[in-house]
Amino acid sequence: MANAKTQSCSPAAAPRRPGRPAGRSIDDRLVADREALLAASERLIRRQGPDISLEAIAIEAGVTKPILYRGVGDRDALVNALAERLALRMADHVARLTAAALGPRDALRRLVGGYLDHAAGDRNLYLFVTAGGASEDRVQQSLRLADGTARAFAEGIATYRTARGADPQVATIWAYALVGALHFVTLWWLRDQAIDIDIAIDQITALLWSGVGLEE
Amino acid sequence: MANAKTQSCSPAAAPRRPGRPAGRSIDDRLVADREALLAASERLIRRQGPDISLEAIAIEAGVTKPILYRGVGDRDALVNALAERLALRMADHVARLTAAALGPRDALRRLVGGYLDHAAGDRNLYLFVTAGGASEDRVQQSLRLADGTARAFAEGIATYRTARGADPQVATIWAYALVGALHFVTLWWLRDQAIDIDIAIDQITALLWSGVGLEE
DNA sequence: AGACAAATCTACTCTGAGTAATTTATACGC
DNA sequence: GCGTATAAATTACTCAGAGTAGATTTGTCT
Repeated sequence: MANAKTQSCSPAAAPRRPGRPAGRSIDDRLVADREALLAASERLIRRQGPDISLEAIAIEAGVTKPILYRGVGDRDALVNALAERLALRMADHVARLTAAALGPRDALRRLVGGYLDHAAGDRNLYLFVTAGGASEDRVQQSLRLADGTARAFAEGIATYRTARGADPQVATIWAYALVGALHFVTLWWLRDQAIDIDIAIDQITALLWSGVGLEE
Repeated sequence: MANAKTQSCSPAAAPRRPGRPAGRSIDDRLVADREALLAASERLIRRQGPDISLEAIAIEAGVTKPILYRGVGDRDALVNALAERLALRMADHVARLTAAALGPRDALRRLVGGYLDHAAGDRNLYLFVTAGGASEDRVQQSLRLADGTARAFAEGIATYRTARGADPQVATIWAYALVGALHFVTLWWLRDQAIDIDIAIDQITALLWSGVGLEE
């Protein structure tokens, strides 16, 4: 640390002096920078957990706080951006799984399992994105990830129901209910791990497929 | 304000001078104080919304911050306490509704409607308790209200299934799934209000009762 | 009466979000 | 080529809120 100050022009992690850097103008690099910033955020969150300051993220990305703010916006915007990315990955993951399903019930089971697996496997990022930050809009804050995944689920539901002559109007609200159920079961399982995950998947699949009703 | 300083012994909102107050020792009043503090918290949250500082709550309660901390603990403890109270009220509300149900499906419908009604009617407190604060434990933070309501729901599910010879082991996990579905639908409805609430209740009841499956 | 303990308020520290002020390099007009 | 305006970075700041230590007053016991 005493040394780092002296060799002020070392190539790697030398703390830049203030002032305009040598090189091209910014416009060419903004989008690439943003990508790098988001990637660094994910890296640090995975390593250190969901309680993370923007300053720490900036350091991880090798930039300073104002650069981070220019690239991704405030904390809320960061959570939104990461939520969108995670939603895409989860939807993709689930879509790949369900594509090989043997039928609609098996597709649902794969969906449930895929969601739980992915969330548990990327636990820190999942928690950052679902329970993250203190937005002004508490509702939006809670639905950040849900909006992305619910959209994907709603499509599947609408297709399924349309193909069988059922009313597809319920698709959106059902999708939110589905995501909510999966989310809370995920959290509950992450915390308690009270039962084997495959059993949990079976039980949730049974609920979502057939409902709680036992008659009629 | 200039006046308030002079008449230091006014009965109402006179800013106390420091020092031990005249009166009994603290032990006799701790529980009553705690009740008053929690009530003041709910009052202020209902009036001002879920983004609230502990200092503001202390002022609303007519005490200072250290007293608030002594009475209810830190911010996390406050959210937990309010979550527990709200869960009790909601469970009570729902229980009263379902007691008059015509059958299990009607009971479910009343449960769904009661949950949505209560949450929407106490919107600010509901948001404070479900999306509140930055706990160290993000999982626990998200499940605070859920733990209370899910316990109540699980009992109902277990009873219902046992009475019909079905396995009651699924009660707990199903209860969390149920609460999650209701929670996300509540948030979605609070934000978008895209459809009439009675239609939403019907659609969610249909999903939870019969599931998404259309065959077999 | 005097010393100690209890209960309270004031005033502080600390952390993190977000922004303003400062510093350095490029670009363009003459 | 030189001087000024502008762009792009860093440093250093403000601000708010959580949580706590220290100052201050009153009750209690010898």
